[in-house]
Amino acid sequence: MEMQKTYNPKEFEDRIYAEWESSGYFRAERDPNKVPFTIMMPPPNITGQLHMGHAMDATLQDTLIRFKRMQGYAALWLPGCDHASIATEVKIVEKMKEDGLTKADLGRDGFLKRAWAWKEQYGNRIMTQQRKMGTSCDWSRQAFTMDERCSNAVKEVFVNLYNKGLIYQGDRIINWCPCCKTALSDAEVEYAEEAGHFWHLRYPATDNGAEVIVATTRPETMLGDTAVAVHPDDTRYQALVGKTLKLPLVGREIPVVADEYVDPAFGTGCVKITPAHDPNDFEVGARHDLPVIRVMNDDGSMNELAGAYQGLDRYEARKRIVADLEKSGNLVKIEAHTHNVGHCYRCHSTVEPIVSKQWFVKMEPLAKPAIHAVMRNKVKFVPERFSKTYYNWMENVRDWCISRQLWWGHRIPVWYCQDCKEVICAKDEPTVCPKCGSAHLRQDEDVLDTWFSSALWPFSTLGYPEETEDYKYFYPTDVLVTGYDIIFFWVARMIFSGIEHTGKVPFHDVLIHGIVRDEQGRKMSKSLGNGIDPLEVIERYGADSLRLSLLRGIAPGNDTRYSDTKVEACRNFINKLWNASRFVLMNIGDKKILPIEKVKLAPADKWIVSKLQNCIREVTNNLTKYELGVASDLVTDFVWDDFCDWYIELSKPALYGEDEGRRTEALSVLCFVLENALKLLHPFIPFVTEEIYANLPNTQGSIMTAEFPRYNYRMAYKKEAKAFEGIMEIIKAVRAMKKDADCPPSKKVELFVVTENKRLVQLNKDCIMKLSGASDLTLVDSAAEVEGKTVSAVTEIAQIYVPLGELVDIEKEKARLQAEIERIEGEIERAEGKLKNENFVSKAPQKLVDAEREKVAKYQAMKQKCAAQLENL
RNA sequence: GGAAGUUUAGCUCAGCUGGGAGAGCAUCUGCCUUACAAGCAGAGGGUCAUAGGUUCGAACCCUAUAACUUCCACCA
Repeated sequence: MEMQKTYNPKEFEDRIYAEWESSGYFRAERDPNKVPFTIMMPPPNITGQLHMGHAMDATLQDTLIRFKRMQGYAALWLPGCDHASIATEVKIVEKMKEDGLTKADLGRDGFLKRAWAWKEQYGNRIMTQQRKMGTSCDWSRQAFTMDERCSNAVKEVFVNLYNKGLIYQGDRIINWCPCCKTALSDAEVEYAEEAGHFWHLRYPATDNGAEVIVATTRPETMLGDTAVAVHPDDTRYQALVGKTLKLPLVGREIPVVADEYVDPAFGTGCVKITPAHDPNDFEVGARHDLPVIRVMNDDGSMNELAGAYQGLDRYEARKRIVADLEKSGNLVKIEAHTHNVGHCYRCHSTVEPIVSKQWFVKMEPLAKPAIHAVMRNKVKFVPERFSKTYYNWMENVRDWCISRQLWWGHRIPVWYCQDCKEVICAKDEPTVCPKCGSAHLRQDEDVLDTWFSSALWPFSTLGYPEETEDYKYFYPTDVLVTGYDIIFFWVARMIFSGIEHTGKVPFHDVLIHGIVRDEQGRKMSKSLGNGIDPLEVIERYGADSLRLSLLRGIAPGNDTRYSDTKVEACRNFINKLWNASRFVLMNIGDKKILPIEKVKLAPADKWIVSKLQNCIREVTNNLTKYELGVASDLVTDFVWDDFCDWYIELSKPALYGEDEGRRTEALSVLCFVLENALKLLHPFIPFVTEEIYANLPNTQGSIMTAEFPRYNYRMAYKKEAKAFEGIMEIIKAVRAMKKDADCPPSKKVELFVVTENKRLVQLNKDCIMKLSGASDLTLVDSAAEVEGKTVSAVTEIAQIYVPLGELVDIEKEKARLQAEIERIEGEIERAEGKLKNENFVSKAPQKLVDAEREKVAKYQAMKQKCAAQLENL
């Protein structure tokens, strides 16, 4: 097949993906002779569209899974979607609003019907988009958090936790979103600094005319005040403790209580206590047995207990209450005050702490083993520092509020007997009450927090609680790849859930990556409108370029910036690879190629083969350590610098020469190195490597199924490679000399070389001439044999003389040599300085000391030669 | 209030267990050298935030300081 002159990913990416998918290569087979390697894809929301975060996730995981698959593991990358309870419901409700419909209009069943239709419509969109990235996941195992399998696991887990007493129902302070009208977990609240006010209110005592001043940021909650608290040691208020106050506007008598919670140094030292609307007050209230008066409705309006303010929205009520307090003389002052306000992570409304009856997971017994698992390295965070983030959260975690007043999600598997009030928790819907036999049962209206099901993802997708073959073979999984932003939401919860329900950690490593920012370093966000669409980038540059740009130079856990320039640079690299391949293939034509073991290797061949071995070893090591940034840099540098810029040029004399045997050898080496380079690159840039691989002679099947290159010490050729670098030094020296003398590169020059390595130079004569632009190369014993004006250079193994006639400027030459001598003297001084340091000689490793000694000898020899040449001028 | 991260070339960032500072982009110079101008060759450019310390030796380890960023907590 003819390769185009320029790399054009559009011509093959979609075609290749389709071929892969239909070939079944993505499908993981349980093979008793193989070691499993499993990655669970963090399930994107069904409502989601592919964004740069997904692109990063996908690239990292796909690179790892392809690497492992090529290494011979039974590699499973399991994809799927999350029903995203609250996020999806919010979107559906928005959409319904456009049609003039509300949830109430449709009713629960009608709404769910709509939701499933939505899921059918959009649920696969993001999975289709994922394919554009080249993701090699096992679509045959694709899961959904609300499919039968996952739902079964959710019910199993809920019932188990309930029976163990780890799930309970209770009236507690929770975060309430008045907009979504549901409870939220602590993790689902985002705090932001806001400019607000501090209202100082006067509460008079009932009898003796005394009064206290309290301050609040939410004056409307005063309607629910049931006490004022002071610190027990606060002498100012000791006389008041036990007395009562008359709550303004309401007229209720409320006690003054003493509680350690109050900080006497803050404000007036008096705190109004509203147990129903503040978590701390709730605690104080519990300690003092205070009534809990909830004055707000679920939608954020004031309820019947708010008296005259009933029906008003919370902010309207606030205004009115402040005004009324002012009128009655109970408003002392208003201060400007910035404070942190909690917002719903989905709709960004201000959340209200409200007392409410909800379901909770008791965290302490679950957190303990989860902390130990990380401490004992059963789960390792990469980079390690994220384990601190994890500990910090796990050690202080409060009970997890898991019930949501939504319809889209896993319905809580609890039924209430309408007759005897029995609470029945069961996987399957009971027909009659086991206690009284009544058939009047009503299921709990609420659904579960969406993260409750995601927490089970690593095993629910494999069939848990059934001991399926997949579960037995692939679980626990190996590495979880995700961003640091969902460590609490998801990673931590998977760890404790895995341990609790399967007795095993759900994965061994957690690779944390940073977020992809925009060119100016800002977070990509809808509101800023600075998001970059990966699909659009793929459209312009191809998926391989995008993938590579997301990998090059990244470090685990660190953020990175997207830039077109970077993608372009990667596209250019791929174009380079493309053309290098084209060069190799054009030269091979239909000629025979020898297996590498049969090739008599020339010095340059040994050099590139040696470099390749080194590259194989380093890339493998770094991929194994999850250093994908380093690994991708190593392999691209190898291909561009070593292979393209050096070896391809070095191969040309042989390719274009008369010696047919030599030509075959060079072609064989080119082909061998290219094939290995493609395999090394395949996990990073799968499409283009597949496309080229198909054109290579002696390859069959997909590169996906090829074996990842293995380091072969027999091909290390360390000494030979080192020796060949002496030849490269000569070439570089000649190029620099010509440049210095303003000699055009195209102008061929004659070279005269003095060296003790005559054999090596002679052997590589053609290469030196070709790469340095020389017409001839003569070995001489001394400069005296060279006629005419020359420029000269000294390398470690040779002195080189180039007669350039009129182009030679004696003064410039002298200056150049003088500068070179000075540079060398500097080197000598440095090395000698080290060696003069007795501590260095005695304490540093012998190898380093010897190396310094060798340097001194080497540079002194070079200095002498330079000096001699300067003398000649 | 607590914790973490960042600070390296003009810009964006690598630099893994301490042993002579790297890449890409940008800049300068010269080249359309039969794979590639999405290219080739050559070059310039850095008291590795600051101040101490440990060490024969520090971008790297320790201690302070500064600036920026993020997460957690939430004194009403």
